[in-house]
Amino acid sequence: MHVPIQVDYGVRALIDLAENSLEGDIQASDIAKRQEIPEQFLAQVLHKLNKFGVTTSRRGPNGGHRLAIKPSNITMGYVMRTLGNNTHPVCCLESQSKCNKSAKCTQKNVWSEVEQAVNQILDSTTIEDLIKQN
Amino acid sequence: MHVPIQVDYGVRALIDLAENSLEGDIQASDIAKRQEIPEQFLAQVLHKLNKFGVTTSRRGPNGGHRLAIKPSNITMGYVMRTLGNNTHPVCCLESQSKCNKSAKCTQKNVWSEVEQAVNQILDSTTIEDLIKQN
DNA sequence: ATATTTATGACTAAATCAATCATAAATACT
DNA sequence: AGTATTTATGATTGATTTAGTCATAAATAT
Repeated sequence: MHVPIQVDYGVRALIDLAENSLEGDIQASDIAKRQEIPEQFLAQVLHKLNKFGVTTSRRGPNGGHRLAIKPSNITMGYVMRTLGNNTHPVCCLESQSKCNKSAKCTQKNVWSEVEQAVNQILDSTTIEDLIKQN
Repeated sequence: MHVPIQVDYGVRALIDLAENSLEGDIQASDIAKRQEIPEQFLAQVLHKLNKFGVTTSRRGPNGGHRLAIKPSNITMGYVMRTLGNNTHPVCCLESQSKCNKSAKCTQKNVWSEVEQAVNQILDSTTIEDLIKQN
């Protein structure tokens, strides 16, 4: 159990974007400063969010990033799947073939339950929820 | 999200012990063979389980391991906390001081929810449940 | 005594995670 | 056109964690 720092950075960046969205495109460097995230690393994170349709970006002077979806439609689950590396608690949940002992895997069900419970929570929590609860 | 292999090994070893408990103490080498687990590594796992009161052991010829608790009282949660390294999804749930930005941590609640949901499942699933569901 | 088995810390190897570097591509402005 | 600015993107590095081995000590049965 460990949430990759990319997910943390990504969520913070999205909240930052949501809170500053009035001012048009926001530059990665500004987010990095405000959120104390290494700038280049954040660039990667934002790029991923971009590729997965959560944000849009514009290059060049006064370019930057903005949300492509409203905060109430961005779920933690989606961010997790976009930025996390391994969403599955055990590898046999990725594909049957990766199971050590597929013949008699007594644990698969529990871990599957766990995964579903986690997804249920993350998929029903949005960036807006995070902002509002503050 | 990733379940350490030690937990997998530990659970398999406990099930193995439960299923062979009639025959008195069971040697690590036998479990290792049956479950295809590196023997020395399993020794460490069993030792941890021993220290945490899940199993007992006897050294010397015909020594070995056996359960100290009946399978219906060994929860996955306990095994996880005994053998897993980091039970917390994010470090700020370990201690307040480890939070990057404790002033305004918008994520803490979700991750706390996630942790509780996981624990709820793991604490209500026993080794016996795993055996029976087979 | 000796052989067998667990106990336990030190060490090594591999994998993953976090971060940096370097350079390309797009765009705004003069 | 040319330059500065900003994102795009793959390669590389460094640190940390995870998995596993090695070596040796301690206990116990025969």
